[in-house]
Amino acid sequence: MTDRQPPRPTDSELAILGVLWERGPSTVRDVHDALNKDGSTGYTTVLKILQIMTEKGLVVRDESERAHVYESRYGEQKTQRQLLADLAERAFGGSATKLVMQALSGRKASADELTAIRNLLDTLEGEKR
Amino acid sequence: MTDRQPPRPTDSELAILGVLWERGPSTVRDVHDALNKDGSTGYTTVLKILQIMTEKGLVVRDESERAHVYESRYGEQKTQRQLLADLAERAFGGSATKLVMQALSGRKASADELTAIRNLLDTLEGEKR
DNA sequence: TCCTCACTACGAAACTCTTCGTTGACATCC
DNA sequence: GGATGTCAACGAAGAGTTTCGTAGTGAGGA
Repeated sequence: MTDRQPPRPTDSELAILGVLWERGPSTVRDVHDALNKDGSTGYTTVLKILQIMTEKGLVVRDESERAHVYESRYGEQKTQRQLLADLAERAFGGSATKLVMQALSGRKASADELTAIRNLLDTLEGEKR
Repeated sequence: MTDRQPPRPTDSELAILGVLWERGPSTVRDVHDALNKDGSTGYTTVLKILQIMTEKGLVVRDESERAHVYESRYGEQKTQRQLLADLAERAFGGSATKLVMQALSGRKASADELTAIRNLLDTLEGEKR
């Protein structure tokens, strides 16, 4: 085994990953400040979660400076696909297509959005043939 | 407040819900037998989780018989949409469209599946105009 | 009647997640 | 040099999840 599957991030971890994806490599203070615009989380809470995420391998830490710099180890899209595959497995009997169709019908998308999805479909079909 | 939002089911709970959706109202033994085809979970474990789910309101219990009969309180599709909306909120910045597009591009769908999705898109656009 | 079996209920143990108070290290400023 | 402020690390508390052993209860058979 060379590289294990990354663990599924928890809610708090996902919130932090969102900040890291948006800002790029950040210190604990950066993340904390970004999160506190919305909710309220203590500084040490953010620090603790980042430490746990480091142990889990969800983020990598640069300790060369006094204020450690954290960076997401996996890209946003890769993580999102992982979460989708996971949800498809757990709640849709493993069928990603069912997931897509449910997501589509459960939501009122604007015409623009539908067009964007249709274009993506065209691209996918083009590749296939 | 008339009816609160149902809580997000955990992994074990989702596995049990899957059985209930497939079989319809079932006893603990039914669920346990169905689950033990794959993994291995103790009978009392399934019972306990069903009790917790009853407290949470995820399932309803018919106690008129000695072997209580459990039934999912929310339909499969409703639960799936809830989970999708939740994931969109937590990991896709609230954009269900982004979720759909990521799910589509992250997966090799068959031509049939793509066609089905395209038909669904047609239906949705038809409704809109 | 008594025994046995199936079933529910109770509660404990192990684990994870989330939160935060406290501590100690280090740098900067007066 | 000492006070102040920032930072990572540690540990603990509380909630939720998952698991299962044990106890109690009722039904049906010997």
